Amino acid sequence: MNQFQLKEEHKEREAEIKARLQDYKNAEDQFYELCFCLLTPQSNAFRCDVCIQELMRLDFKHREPQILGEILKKYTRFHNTKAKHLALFKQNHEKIISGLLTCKTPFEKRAFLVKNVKGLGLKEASHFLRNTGHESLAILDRHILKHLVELGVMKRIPKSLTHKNYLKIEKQFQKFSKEIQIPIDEIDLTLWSHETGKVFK
DNA sequence: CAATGCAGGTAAACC
DNA sequence: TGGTTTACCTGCATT
Repeated sequence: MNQFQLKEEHKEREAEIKARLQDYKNAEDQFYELCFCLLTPQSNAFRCDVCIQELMRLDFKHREPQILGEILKKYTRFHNTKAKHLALFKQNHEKIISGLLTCKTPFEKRAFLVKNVKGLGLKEASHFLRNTGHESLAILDRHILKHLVELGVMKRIPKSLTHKNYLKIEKQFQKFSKEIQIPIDEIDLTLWSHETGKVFK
């Protein structure tokens, strides 16, 4: 994937991508969206979405978890630790969601989430914010990092993605985004549709 | 059929 | 103090 291809594919999918991002702005339920982001690490996003649908049917938001681990096991890796993360978030979610409202910038919101939601790191916190209508935060996962190297945004993928590294790469990504005049969230969805053939989450 | 690779990472332990 | 390694965990596609 080079810059030319990126522009072409973005152009091809632009309408669909913008529509999807608009959906995010009309933000469905933030509670379940954050649950989704707690599930996705090292797991298939489509399966996680199905898992969330099941949790919604069970009204997880208002009921005790009980067999939560068993449910997660059907769809994702690390179901035990993720069940703990979900249960903990469920306990505090009102405080978390209202706390978000007191943050002014997406950057502050992300820092707040990383600090207050166990199981949510920089990548998934950015993912959640993108999925609830915020622009300009980079969702740096293995695939995107690979593409950023191909696109010449950076030389190599760092050995370990530390907090410091993450923010540094994010700045380079934002600079690149400005140069080619495509918003980061649209680049992200373009690269993912390139990977999966679909415009999703 | 068995072996291998690989999933949209994060917290905590480890030097 | 801060970068690096390890535990968490398993289904599914590919070879």
